[in-house]
Amino acid sequence: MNIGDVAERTGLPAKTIRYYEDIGLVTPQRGSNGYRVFRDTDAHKLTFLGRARQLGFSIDECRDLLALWEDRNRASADVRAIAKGHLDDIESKIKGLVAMRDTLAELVRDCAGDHRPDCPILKGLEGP
Amino acid sequence: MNIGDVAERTGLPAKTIRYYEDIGLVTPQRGSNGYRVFRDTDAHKLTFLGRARQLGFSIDECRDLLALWEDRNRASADVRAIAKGHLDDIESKIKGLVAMRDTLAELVRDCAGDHRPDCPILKGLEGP
DNA sequence: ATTGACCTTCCCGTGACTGGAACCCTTATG
DNA sequence: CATAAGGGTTCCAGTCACGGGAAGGTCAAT
Repeated sequence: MNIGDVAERTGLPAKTIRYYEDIGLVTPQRGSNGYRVFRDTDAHKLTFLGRARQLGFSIDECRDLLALWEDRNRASADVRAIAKGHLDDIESKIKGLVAMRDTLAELVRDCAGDHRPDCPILKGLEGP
Repeated sequence: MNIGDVAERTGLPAKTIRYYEDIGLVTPQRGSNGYRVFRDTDAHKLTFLGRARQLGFSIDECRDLLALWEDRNRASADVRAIAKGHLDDIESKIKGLVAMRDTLAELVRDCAGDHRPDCPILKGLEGP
């Protein structure tokens, strides 16, 4: 498989796949013409990476998950620890965003949004 | 006021304040020794910027908000449009994160997290 | 032989800072 | 008066995970 084929199969842009090779996440072989040659295992790895990235795992977390995925003697506790850590990150991000949204929604709600200059949003940004 | 004073008053790191000057958000004067000299209006601007950034507005949005803030003839509709656009962004970010969290929480819930290699999280990342 | 679709490497840019190096200014102290 | 601490200054590089685009090599079909 060339990079275009694997890009289509995995849904990842070719650029991303090259980047993943750069940082050592996949190691495709090379054909005599210099083209990357991907085997099925490479495609599977990339699918795995794509899904992990979709779930918001960082590249470093993906690297660790990938290592565990390929380790038949792994302990599921190690996988779970990474996922749980990331889950906590997401939760706190959500909390931050919800707080932002609530504050902002209140300001937007109170703003007339007409031709007049008087604006509670700007007032809210001035100070507490 | 020197940069340290205004940093303390606004809660922004000095580095950030210098950066804001670099990109033209504030234009403090300079003393004979080359030090930045901040007036009260500068400090107020920076407080405004800090709060806008806390609410997740981008630097470009902050620039626009600042211009409106300083324009006595502004229409509150313009402010509201920016805020509403940003609010929508936040909402969709929250939605994305909540979807991530739900998927991930399910995987974490189903994972035993013990010494055995069997792991629903890795299985979930393999494919649908 | 030439097109057009692939592929390659390389370098720069993103957003909003942060860290660090190397150096200057001010004030307090021995 | 020398010095040390604690400000300040500029500039450069790095972050994260790619994306855009240039310059050029390769392949299949016409």
